[in-house]
Amino acid sequence: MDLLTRTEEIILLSVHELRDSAYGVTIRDLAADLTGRRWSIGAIYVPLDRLTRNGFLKSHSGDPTHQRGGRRKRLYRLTAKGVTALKETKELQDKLWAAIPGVSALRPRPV
Amino acid sequence: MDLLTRTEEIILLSVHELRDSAYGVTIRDLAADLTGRRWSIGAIYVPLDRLTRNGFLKSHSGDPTHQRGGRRKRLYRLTAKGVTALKETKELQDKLWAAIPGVSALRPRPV
DNA sequence: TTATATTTGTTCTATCTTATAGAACAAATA
DNA sequence: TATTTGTTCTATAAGATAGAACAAATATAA
Repeated sequence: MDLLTRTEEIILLSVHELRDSAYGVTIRDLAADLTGRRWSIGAIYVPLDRLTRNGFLKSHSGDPTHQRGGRRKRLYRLTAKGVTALKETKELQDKLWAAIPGVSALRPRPV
Repeated sequence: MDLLTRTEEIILLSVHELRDSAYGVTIRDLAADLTGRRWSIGAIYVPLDRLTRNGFLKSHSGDPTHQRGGRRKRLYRLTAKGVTALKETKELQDKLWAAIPGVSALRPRPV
């Protein structure tokens, strides 16, 4: 079982969600949108690299777009291993929280 | 918003679940049970320390137990801040996964 | 009744892995 | 050659992991 970090989970989910337009910039924007935080360039590309090296993602170079300027994109896609890791992560989370009462009922117990 | 790491989430949930018997050893055992992995001593106490320093947990020394041997326990409890962080973490996760079809439907899309 | 053994639990520290930030660089079209 | 879009690279901070060392409790032996 490969347990993902939270960053890795967010990035893999973003890649999944973005389908054929998953590359550095769009992944960064979606992650920012989902989490309500700013993500630096490095906070996206470093994990993307590692996830690719470790077989959770694969990447290929996109075609030129005939838009004004701009370097070619590196597009990402989940591998079967990436999908499995996401599933297992979700299952663990569900298990973790299954025993806990509704989130809204969570309160610190007085000493 | 304080976004917890996965380790922190698991530890805080374990502390919550264990109520008045949350200390290093029981937390370690519950984390192992929940995740199906072995947790080293340091993998528990180092985050416990940090979570306490950062105000997510508070701790106090337990009474001697009149069982055979054994050092006094350091018991942990969630603070209001810890509860809030757990709630926000859960909400983020729910949001992250809300857009995704059932986990079982997740498959890598062919290239 | 004092010393030593045994048990349970925590503290400490070293090292490895991840996260984070942004400068530098590259490649595309205007 | 300038401008735009995007990626690579690198340095540093933060978190994860492992387990040796240490501490404090009761049991047992002399």
